[in-house]
Amino acid sequence: MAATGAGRATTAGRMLDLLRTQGTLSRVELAERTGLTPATITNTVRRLIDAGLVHEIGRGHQRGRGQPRRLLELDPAAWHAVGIQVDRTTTTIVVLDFAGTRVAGASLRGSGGERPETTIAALVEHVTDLLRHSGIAPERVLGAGLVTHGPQDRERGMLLTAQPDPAWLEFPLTRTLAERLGIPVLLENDATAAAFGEQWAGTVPADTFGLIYMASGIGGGVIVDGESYRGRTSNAVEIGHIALGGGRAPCLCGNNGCAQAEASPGTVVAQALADASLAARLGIRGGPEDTLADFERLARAWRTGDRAAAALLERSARWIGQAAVTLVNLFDLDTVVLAGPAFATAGPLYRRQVAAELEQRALTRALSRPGVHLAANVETAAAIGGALHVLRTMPVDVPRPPAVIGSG
Amino acid sequence: MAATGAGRATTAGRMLDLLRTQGTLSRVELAERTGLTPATITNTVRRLIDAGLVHEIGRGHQRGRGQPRRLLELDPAAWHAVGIQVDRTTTTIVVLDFAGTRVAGASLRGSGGERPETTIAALVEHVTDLLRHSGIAPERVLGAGLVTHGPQDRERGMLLTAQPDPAWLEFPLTRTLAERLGIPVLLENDATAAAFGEQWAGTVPADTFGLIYMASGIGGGVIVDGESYRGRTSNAVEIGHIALGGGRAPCLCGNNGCAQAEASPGTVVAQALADASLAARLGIRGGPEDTLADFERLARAWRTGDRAAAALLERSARWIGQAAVTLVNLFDLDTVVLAGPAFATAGPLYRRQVAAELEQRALTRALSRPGVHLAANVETAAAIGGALHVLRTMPVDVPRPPAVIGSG
DNA sequence: ACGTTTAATTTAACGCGTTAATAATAAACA
DNA sequence: TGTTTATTATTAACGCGTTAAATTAAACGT
Repeated sequence: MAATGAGRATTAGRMLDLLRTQGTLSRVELAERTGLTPATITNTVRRLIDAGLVHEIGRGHQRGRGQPRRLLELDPAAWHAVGIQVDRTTTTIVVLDFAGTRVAGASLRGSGGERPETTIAALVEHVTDLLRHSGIAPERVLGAGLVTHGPQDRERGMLLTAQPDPAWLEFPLTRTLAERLGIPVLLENDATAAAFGEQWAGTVPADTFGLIYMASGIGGGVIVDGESYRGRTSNAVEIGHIALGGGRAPCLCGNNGCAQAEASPGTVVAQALADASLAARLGIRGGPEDTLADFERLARAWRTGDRAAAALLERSARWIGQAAVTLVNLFDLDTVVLAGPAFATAGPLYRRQVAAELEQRALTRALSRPGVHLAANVETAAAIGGALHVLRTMPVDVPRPPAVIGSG
Repeated sequence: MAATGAGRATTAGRMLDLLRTQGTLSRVELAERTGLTPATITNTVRRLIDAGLVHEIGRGHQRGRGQPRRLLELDPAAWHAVGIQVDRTTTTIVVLDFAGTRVAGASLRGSGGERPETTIAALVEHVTDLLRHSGIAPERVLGAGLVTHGPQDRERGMLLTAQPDPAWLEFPLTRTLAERLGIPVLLENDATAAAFGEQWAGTVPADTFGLIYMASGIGGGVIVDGESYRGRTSNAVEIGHIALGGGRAPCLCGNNGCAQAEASPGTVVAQALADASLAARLGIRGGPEDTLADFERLARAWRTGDRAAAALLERSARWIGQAAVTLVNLFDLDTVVLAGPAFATAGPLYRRQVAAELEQRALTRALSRPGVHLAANVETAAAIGGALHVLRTMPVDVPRPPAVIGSG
């Protein structure tokens, strides 16, 4: 069971995190879970109550004699946060209140081959609409977490990749979006965000685990003791671009045989198109924005017993399984989570294959049986993780936080 | 350049680390490098001087006007630490004084196929002798760092592997050794220890880097911001057991195609033995304790232009290069260090091959040119790292520390 | 009904870091 | 030689955590 919770290093922040995941807690429970002393809890809770972030909500049911525990709860309306996940094929927006409850959401077309200005304009419109319709005052919005795939400069809020279009490379994404929305914007990696989103959803019974995120690309994230492994430049765990046993397919990164090139939904769909009868039978479209929809068609065909579809998906799943083995062995993990829209229907097939590979090949398989979990919320986990990142890392005890652009 | 230095989390510990790496520093310099305030430095230095760990050694050369900086220095005789690296083919022992200077060392046969009791008896004898001959009082020895290959339970001080003999599995190594030596013993992984040892030697110009350690086994270590990545159970970066492109050789871990099975010195020597003329020409022995000596023969043959030897080593180096690519891409690194006795002579060949692979295939190769360094002290880096671990993590401001067995 | 027991919370004193102000020292200069 | 000035080191006041002791509120036992 997760001991502390992630995010902010400060005492007040850790207490807010705990209240967010646990709903209500008494002061003693906060003391037990943070490892801090009751005295510190008293003082910190007083500050949080004075700041309007927390309130007492009643007394816990009496356990024997003694003064009853007074339960504390976050004030959900204290702040809100927006999570925006942009992928080539889909964009997902969520709005969370301060307690982490999803109060609004939307799903729209992905960035496709657009230029960043176009995508940002659409995002601003949808986010503003969403906030207006939910009746959330703009000055009560703490910030937005922008979640994308691939290498990023989180400090400067830019992508370090020329996909989907060269114009995205080093475009000042978070700065532009922050100016247009009037709130601070943080940048985050899709797999890392999904990892935190899933942990938040309660799917993961551990606070040390790896996550494989599959949308149009394949990403990876590692959480150790509730903190994400970030490496040198926050672009770690690029599991989509490791070469494994005998692949030959050329990858956009310039190498051959990457997991991305061999096993991603785009590749699987391309293989399906090569099989004319299969493509016709399932109505595969093959357009660049149809990848996930086409992949869904294959997954549904697998579920209804289509042999050809099953063969393609299983080949991809074996690759993902091998990537999982490398992930687990190098990062010393025993739990892997599969998340992202690609697993919406095909999830169980991938879960089974990844579990089989891990049980056969993970180094510590004798010491602890590797666990593989399918994300509870494959489609919105990343966007939720982006919003959570904002709730967890931005300063909340000031009336209106300064418009920080970079990350924390 | 490394900003802080690794190890202890406490203020006093960080200051000792800095004095150890820098030799002498004034209070202002300590303040600049730790990021702490001059006031804290004054108070902490006073405590360290009172404890006899640090003393003023003179004044820095005057820079303009103002009060001159008073230089501080560790008292080398305040404590000593022992580093013991045990491998199948070699055992290396070093003694460091409190300033980290090597004051004694020895090299003896490895553990071979012995039972742990036998190895420990030999270690106790050699360590005791070494200390006696160096005139170091036992009560001035802070502890010993025991460095081994493969999975460990650092808390309990046990190996989690049945190599070299099943009796080693869960044998209470550090407890037994601590009792016999009369000093606390910490357990550490060979690659991690070598990483810290090399950083200490000054080879590595970064404080975020990966290290590949090759003795009879292949190990890996990752240092991020001066701290080692440890994962869930301190057994991370098992780079010897990741499967890469198309290997088939069975490995002791139960899988096929591990880097360990395809590229380790043992494998290279076995391949050399299969070539009767090569084996005869170089005098390859082939015994289990001769592996490194045989590997050295191959390396020297390569250096004098032997084609067959070169082919074998280059095949191994390509594997190591691929492992390095995976390491760099997953952990988001741009610097790799090669360490361990296997690189004593063959180092340059491996360095060239690893650099070539990284320049061709590392994901961030466009953003920062990957650097590959050959360890300055391939043979003793791990033992030195083990001793450093003791100096850095054991309490030093008590007259005689309690006999802590576990790790820190 | 009322003192005793138990558990939760609060208060008091202190440790170790901070920032701001002060003291000490030697070069620069009249 | 005495004063000014720049730099280093120290002291003073305070913030946020700690531990130890005190206070509060319910349940138990007679």
